[in-house]
Amino acid sequence: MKKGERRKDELIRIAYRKFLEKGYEQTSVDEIIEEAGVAKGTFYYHFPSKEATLEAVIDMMITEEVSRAREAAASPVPVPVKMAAVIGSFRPEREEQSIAMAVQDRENFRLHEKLNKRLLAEAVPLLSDVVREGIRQGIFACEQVEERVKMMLILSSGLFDDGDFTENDAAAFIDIAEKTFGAKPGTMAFIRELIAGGKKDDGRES
Amino acid sequence: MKKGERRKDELIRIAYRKFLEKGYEQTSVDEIIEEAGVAKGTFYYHFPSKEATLEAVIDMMITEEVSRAREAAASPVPVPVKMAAVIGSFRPEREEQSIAMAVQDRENFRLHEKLNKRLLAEAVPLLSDVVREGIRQGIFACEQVEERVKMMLILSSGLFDDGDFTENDAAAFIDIAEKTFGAKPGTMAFIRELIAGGKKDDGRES
DNA sequence: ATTTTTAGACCGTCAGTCGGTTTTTGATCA
DNA sequence: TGATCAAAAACCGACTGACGGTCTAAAAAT
Repeated sequence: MKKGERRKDELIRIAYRKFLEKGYEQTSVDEIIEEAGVAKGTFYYHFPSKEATLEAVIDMMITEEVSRAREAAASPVPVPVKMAAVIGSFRPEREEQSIAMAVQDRENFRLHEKLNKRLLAEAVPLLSDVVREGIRQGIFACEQVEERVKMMLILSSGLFDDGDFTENDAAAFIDIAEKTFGAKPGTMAFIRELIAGGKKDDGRES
Repeated sequence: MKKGERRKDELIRIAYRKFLEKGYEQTSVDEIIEEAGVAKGTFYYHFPSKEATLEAVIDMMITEEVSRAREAAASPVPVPVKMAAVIGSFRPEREEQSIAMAVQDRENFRLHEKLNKRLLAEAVPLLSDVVREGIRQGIFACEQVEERVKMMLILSSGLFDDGDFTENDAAAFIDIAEKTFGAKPGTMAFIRELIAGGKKDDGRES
């Protein structure tokens, strides 16, 4: 890896952490370069704008997640398990995400929105293939597969991304997901574990 | 109405138009006060921050829509018609919305997100009552009414807000909505007209 | 020698502040 | 009733500090 690329990567990594910790708007270019021990010019040598840094950060996150998801999609396991694995791949690493991002999430419009859009674009085709596999096996039965996958992803992000949801939310969502794909009741109970995994800690004990 | 209130209202109206035309971030306080013919200090006499102006703009939009929706919810028409009317109430006026807002919508994260959140909070209880009425009449059959209403609203905004969707999207959404509320197929075909009404004009003729 | 990379002073813009001025209000008294 | 006046409300605009982004020139790498 060339020296320049290392620098750029370092800047992206620092920006990534700051954006999650304090939010995109609240992180100044000056903070990033100070932590990198680099001058303004260096930053703007590598990136045309601050916004471009956000794109690069999102690219980095997505790339990682997509490759994990692809592996999951290729593994020879039952379809519902595979769905869970693919969806589960599309989450930032735990230690960085849940603590840091959750705090500032409400104001992190840009990151959240852009990330979601990219995630959707990448995840829909992958998951659609899994659903079609399920249809061939008689587990699912529906038309408009891609559209339905997209809808369930939109729904899950809108419902669960902020980690604030009830048991009723989960129950209704699972029911809707099963009916959406024409699955038998209980087929998609695995969703409960997935969303529970991203649930926000409310700070209380036990 | 007192003098101060008139000023404040004027500022809100100007901000409203600018925010829709150019987006929240791209509208500077200086532009607003210049158009209002008012000094910086006057602006900050009425609002603690620029963000507060956005809240006020959203309040103004919401208040209007909620009162229209309440009327619709109280009218003695068949349940599906009533649902369409209530949902239809939650849309900014045509002439201002579709042309202006659509252009800059992509970058209007804040306005869009905050508006949606408020809309959701106001619309869910109203629509839930209509759905319960439908359940009593045997048109719908489901539990977790509020949760399901919330989900359908999240879904519709995620899918249709940008005015970019296909016939397949509409078909799948209608199917999902019917199954979500346990309605007979065809019951919710009225949705097609609702979303078509908000469809973005692509500029081509005929 | 030439290209790549770095430095950091500098620029325009923007949200927000501050001390002071004008206008409105409403209570008091001739 | 109408004049007076002090307090409160509304308004003004120069100023500040922070920010994203630019630029020129030097240092480092090739």
